Formats: sequence, structure tokens, C-alpha cells
Amino acid sequence: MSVTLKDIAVEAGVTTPTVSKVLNASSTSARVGQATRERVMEIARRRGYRANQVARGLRMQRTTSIGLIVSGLTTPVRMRMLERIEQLLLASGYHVFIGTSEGCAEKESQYVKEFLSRQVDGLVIASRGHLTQNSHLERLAKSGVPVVLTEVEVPGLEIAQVVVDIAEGARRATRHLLDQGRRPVLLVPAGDNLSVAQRITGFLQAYTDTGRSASEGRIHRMDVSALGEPASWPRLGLAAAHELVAAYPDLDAVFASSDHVALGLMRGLRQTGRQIPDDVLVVGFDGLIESECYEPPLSTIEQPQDLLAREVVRALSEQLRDAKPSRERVSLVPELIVRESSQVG
Amino acid sequence: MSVTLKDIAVEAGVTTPTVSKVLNASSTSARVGQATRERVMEIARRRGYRANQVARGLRMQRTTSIGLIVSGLTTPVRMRMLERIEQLLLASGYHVFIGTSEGCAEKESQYVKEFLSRQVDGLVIASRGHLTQNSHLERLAKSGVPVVLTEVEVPGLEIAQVVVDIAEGARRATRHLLDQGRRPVLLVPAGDNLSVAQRITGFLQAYTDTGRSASEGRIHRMDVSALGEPASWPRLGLAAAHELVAAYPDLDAVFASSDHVALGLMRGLRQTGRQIPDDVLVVGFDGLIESECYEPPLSTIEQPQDLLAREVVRALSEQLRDAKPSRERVSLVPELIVRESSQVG
DNA sequence: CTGAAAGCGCTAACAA
DNA sequence: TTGTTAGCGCTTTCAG
Repeated sequence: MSVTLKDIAVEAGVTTPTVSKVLNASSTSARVGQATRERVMEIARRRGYRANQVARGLRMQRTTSIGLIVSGLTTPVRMRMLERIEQLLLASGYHVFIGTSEGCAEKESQYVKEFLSRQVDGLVIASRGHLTQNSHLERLAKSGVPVVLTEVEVPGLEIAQVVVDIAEGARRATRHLLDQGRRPVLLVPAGDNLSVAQRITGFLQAYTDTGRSASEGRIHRMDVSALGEPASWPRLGLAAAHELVAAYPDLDAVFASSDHVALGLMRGLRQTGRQIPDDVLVVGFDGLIESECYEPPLSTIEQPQDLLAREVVRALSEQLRDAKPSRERVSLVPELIVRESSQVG
Repeated sequence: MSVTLKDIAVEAGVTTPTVSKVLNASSTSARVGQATRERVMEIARRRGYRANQVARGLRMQRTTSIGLIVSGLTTPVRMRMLERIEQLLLASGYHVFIGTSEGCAEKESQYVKEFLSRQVDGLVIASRGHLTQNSHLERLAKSGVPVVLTEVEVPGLEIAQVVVDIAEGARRATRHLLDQGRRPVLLVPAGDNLSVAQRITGFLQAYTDTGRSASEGRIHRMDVSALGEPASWPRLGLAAAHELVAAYPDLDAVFASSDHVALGLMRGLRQTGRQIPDDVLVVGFDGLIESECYEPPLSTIEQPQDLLAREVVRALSEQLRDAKPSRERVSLVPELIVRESSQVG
């Protein structure tokens, strides 16, 4: 079927190791005769030789492949990061296996096992952190395989992590609203993942930072079970708008859990006659590029996706190079982008 | 490092082939003694044995891996499809290598070569069809590797294709606008890819279908060179809005190339004082779930992403099963979703 | 400078 | 029922 080292060796009248040395010239300081070298190279080129990476992987105990596990591609932020990671890894000669865990720890652990049995050289796990169910990660930490965890910080894990400081992002957004004399409501999906926990932390901290009581902070949880397939966060935001105006007659500001939620939220608020930003201020989360064209343009916490991708790949590369796992922590602070939706006048 | 067949064989006091037979019991009707079987299974379970898929792949000439090449993850439609494809393939025991070609035929061809050298069992190529530069696909067609091309139909290729009938989608959208007595402008990115060509075809066909002259169809090309990184289609739509009102004083309807373009377009039109849908009707393309929460809710051509993914995997699976490529053509018709942006009153 | 030998971990064919 | 032999395609070590 495809041309092998042997095919070339036969045609060149040499043995396979010789051909191998020629073709991997750069790596080993291969000492091969000039004549043979040229002859072999010519034949290889002419026959379109490409090394069988499976055989090579078996022999070298190194596959130049990386397993990348994401909880889902359905958010544009993740997909952008994923794309960047893939590009950066490719530049270092790695190909990536992708796995979508749907935020399920069970599936995540499944992928880890399968990717390891495929002998990946390293693993990137971008799951939305489950509060529990991290036993497979602990096992992984001990296995000595290069791993980088990203997206949400999972405390108490001996694994390199490159994460966004969601709490700080939430704090900034909330502070921005408080500073305008409003009393923001935090809108989060129901459920106990770390991302939500950190939003709440930052949200309440902004209250106490400004001399208010944490108990003043109102938190509204969206019923995620109604989330269809594909997930429609805007629709959830839309419903939440009606719930919010019913629950809080004095509603004057909302910090939404994502830009998509904010999109639906703003529409819903308009349906109830609220003007944005005149009646209600809104801040989103993600920094979707299109949010600048929402009605009105949405203030948001911008996820540093490109930087995140770069740091993930850097952290992984170091482990790959040193052939040992690290425990470094990189925490990136997301920036607040202020647009019309959160500023009067 | 990790436990091998041999480790188990030694511990069980048998040879590796025996262990292999036990562990692959289902496949071959392996005839192994009940006692040995149980002993081996117990040891394998206890030691947490997982077959080395690289070795297995080399031996079996079959890696249960698929290469998936997309032009970019940056559109939600593609990412949804990708996610579905990955899930479906996983269900059949395949893992996927991902490659993002950025719509560049050169990179695409690069990935094809690299994935083949990794001995993938099949390939899915979801590139936005380049009009030229398909020589690598022609070579691929001859290679006998199972391949499915998707997203945009590339004529004259001996490769299985599962595509969306973009022309028909464009025809329907245009017809919908014409039927309301408007004279829609087609908004497309500049450049010569097949997707644009097909939009134009369908657009003009709607004109002739309704007894109009094709020359009445106005086409506006957006300067894509201004497209930043990450790509901001809304921003392009925003700019286009101003160009359109300047170019066509009687502007009364626009068929945009994507929902994101439409988002920016609608914002831009409002900036110039146009009301949507009262002054200008707008239809998008993609069927993004969030477009129902745009202002106003956007009419759009819905890409049948899930069906597309299913058909892609089906077409590929058939080739994998029969161990031979096919040339089947599946063309899916996208549906028009009518919302407020394209209907007066 | 090149060849011979060995083996990565696995499975398929055949013997015993 | 089990073991022996062999080899997937490649690279590494060691002789020559």
C-alpha cells in the first residue's frame, strides 16, 4: 500500500537502518556517505515516502500526539482557545486528539484512559471544573504524564493549571455596577460547578469591598434542566429576565453568566418594558467578539483566550521537554470591557 | 511504565498470545480454558491493563482513528457539526485527530498527508471549498482511503460528499424577500470560494424564477482583508450597512452571508436611521440558535448541522466497513426560518 | 561509513 | 487448549 523504508532500501541497494539515518539526518548526527545519502533522498522524494508514525511511535515510545479534552465546543470562547492550542501544538510537531466530555466527569475520565492507551505524549483538560469527582485527575497526577488543566481552577491538585481568575472577573464586573449606585443581581446557571462558585465569591466580595453587606448580594439561579440540545443560553436568559423583574421590582442591574445569556436577558428585559442601560444595566461574561454589535453593545468580562492558549501550550511544552510533570499555577485576569449596556448617558 | 500483555502473561504463567485471546474474547471465538481465562481476566483487571493502541494499530493495520480537517472552528455552525461528528465516531470506537486549515488549501493538504502517515482509517474534510487547488483531493481520491467531504460541494471529484445545498438555501431566502415586493441585495464576502459562488447562483435564480431579470440582482462584496484576528464578521456587516445605504438609496432588503454578518448589518442599518423590518428586511444564514434573540429576531437559513453530522458519519462508516471509498452525493436542503427581521407587520 | 541484530507491544497463523 | 513462530515499520546499538 504505502511506501516503506524497506521499499526504499531495496531500491537503493542498502539496508533499512541506513535509509532511516538518512531521512532523520537532523536528529542524530548521522554519518552516512554523501553518495548514498543523495541516492536515498532522491528515491524517497520520488516515491513520496512518509514515515509510518504508528511504527515510529511504537519504537520511540513517543507519538507526538496530545489529547485535548473539552467539556463541549458549544461555547465560542472554548472553541477559539481550542483552535489556538491546536495551532500552537502543530507548530511544535504535535497532532491533537479531541474529546468532548459534555462536562461529565465520567466521560472525561474515559477519554483520559483512552488517550493514554493511545500513548499520547501529553494531555490538556479544559473541563468546567466539577466540584467532586476528581479522583481520576489525582490518579493522573501520579502517573507522570504531562498534563495541563485549564479553564477553571481546581484546588488541591498536583497538576499544572492555567486558568482564568473568574472570581476576579466577577468582582470587577460587580464593582463596576456598584460604583454606579446600582444593586446588581448575579445570574448564574443552577448547579455546583467551580465556575459558578467562583463567580459568587467574586460577586459577594465586591459587595464587602465597598462596605456593603454580602447579604445584600442577590443571586438568581437559572434552571439548566430546561436547556435544550443544542444548548440555548439566550433562551435561558430570556426566561430569566421575566423571573428577575417579577422577583425584584427594584431591579436595576444584572451581571449575567455569559454573553449569550446576556443577549437573551436584554431582549427579555425590553419585553417587560425596561430600557437598557437606562433602567437596567447589564454586564456579560466571555468577551464574544460579536457582543459589540448586540443591542445595545454589551459590556463584558473578556476571557483572554489567546493568552490562555499560549500559556497552556507553554506549560505543556515545558513538561514535554523536561519529561516530567509540573505543578505550576498560572492565573490570568480577565478584563472588563465597558460598552453601552452598563453605562447611562 | 504501563502494564503490558507480557506483564500479565508472566504473572499468570502463560504466554502473551493466550492473554491476548482472553482479552479480545468477543472478536475471535477464542478457545481458552475457563480457568486460565478467569485468572488472566482477574490479573488484567487488578493491574488495570489497557492495550497499547499504537502497537495494536501497527499490528492490525487499523488505528480506529479518523482525521478531521476543518477550515476553522470560528463559526458556531462548524463547531456544532464537529462536536456531533466526534460524538458519533466515538460511539463506533473511533477517536479523532483534528486539524484546522484556516481555509488554506496548502495547510489542508498538509494535514491530509500527516494524518495519513499516522495511519488514520478515514478522513473527514470540512473545508470551505476552494475553487482551485484540489489536486491533493484528486490524489486522495485515488488512494483508496475512506474520505467524506462536507460543508460545500466540490464538483468533479471522485469522493463521497455530504453537503448543504447552499444555492437552494439562498434561493429560498431571496424568494422570500422578493415575494414581499422587495429588491434584496446579496451581501457576500469578497473572494472566489464555492460557497459564495453558490449563494450567487441561488440568489440570481430566485430573480429569474419570479420573472425578473438576473441583472436586477444586486451583489455587494465585503472586503475581507479588513477581517481581523479573531475574525469579526459582525464588524464587517456593520461597515457593509453604511456602504449599502450609500450605494443603494432605495435599499429595502438584504440577504446576508451569515447570522453574524446580519447582526452587525442590522446594527449598522439602525445607525443610519433604518428600521428593521419596516424599512429594510434582513435574512441571515446559519441558523445560529442565538439569532432568535437578536434585535429584532433574525430570519435565517438554518444549516441542518446535526443531520449533516449524522450523514457524514454514516457515509464514512459505510466506507470503513466495506473497506473501499464511495462516491455518493448527499445534498441537504437548509430550511428558511422566518422571524421578525424579514416580515413587516 | 554501513550492515546485522534486536525489539517496541501486539495479534494471526500454525503446531503441538 | 495452549505455546511457538513470525512480523507490522521503525530506530537504536553494536559490529564490521
